[in-house]
Amino acid sequence: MSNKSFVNKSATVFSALGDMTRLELVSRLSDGEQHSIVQLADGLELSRQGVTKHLNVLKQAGVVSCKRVGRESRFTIRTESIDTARDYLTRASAQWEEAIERLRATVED
Amino acid sequence: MSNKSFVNKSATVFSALGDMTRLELVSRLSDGEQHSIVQLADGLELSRQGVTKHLNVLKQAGVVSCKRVGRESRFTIRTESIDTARDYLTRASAQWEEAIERLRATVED
DNA sequence: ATTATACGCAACCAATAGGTTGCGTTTTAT
DNA sequence: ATAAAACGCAACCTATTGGTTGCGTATAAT
Repeated sequence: MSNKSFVNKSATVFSALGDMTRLELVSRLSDGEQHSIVQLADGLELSRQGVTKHLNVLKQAGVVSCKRVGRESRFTIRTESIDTARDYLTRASAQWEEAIERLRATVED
Repeated sequence: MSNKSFVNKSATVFSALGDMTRLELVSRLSDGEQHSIVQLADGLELSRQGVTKHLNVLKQAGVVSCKRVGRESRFTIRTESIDTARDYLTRASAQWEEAIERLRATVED
């Protein structure tokens, strides 16, 4: 994966996670099971359509996937995207650590 | 830290990182050194004020800090916030792994 | 002393995001 | 056969975002 598309994808995932409601949805989906929209909407102070919109944002970012079963739309979390985002942060952190180390070495010269 | 404020803070950081321009800025700041606004703006197809706005978003989210030196505003990356966000993803991932394991166990019963 | 640099503040604008409501369709339950 | 549940689509609205420009001020360079 090119660095540009890596950054791009990461930004999309971060953006998708950058909302309390969507983080709550991700949390509810973190049990690894499939959930319908009404299930996910239950307890949220938000209309079903509001929840649907958020789920579509997550889907667009690749954070969740969705399949229709009967009259239900069942959503599942997709870990790959989450891992991609975490990798980004890990890389950034590592880069920073290296830099600190280099700076320290310079000072001690 | 309560779970609610943890989620809240995470969402804020994710939101701050959810923009290509800001990710680029974070990347430039990942050398661990201080950078002025003009330095950071160099090469970006964006006005200085545009960059300033983005930096303020990052600052608000705790991703960077800023101190005035002479006529310059020098920005530095703050790893704590990045680590908080990464922790969130790690937790989510772990929770998911556990769930999968549980589901597998159930199936094999 | 004058000029150039680096910045902050504020007004402004278009586009997007987050949310709603209304309505139609398919699937399930009675 | 009817009714209810679960959804998608689309219109609509307001607040926020990402971006601009203009202008003023403090610091640094000449």
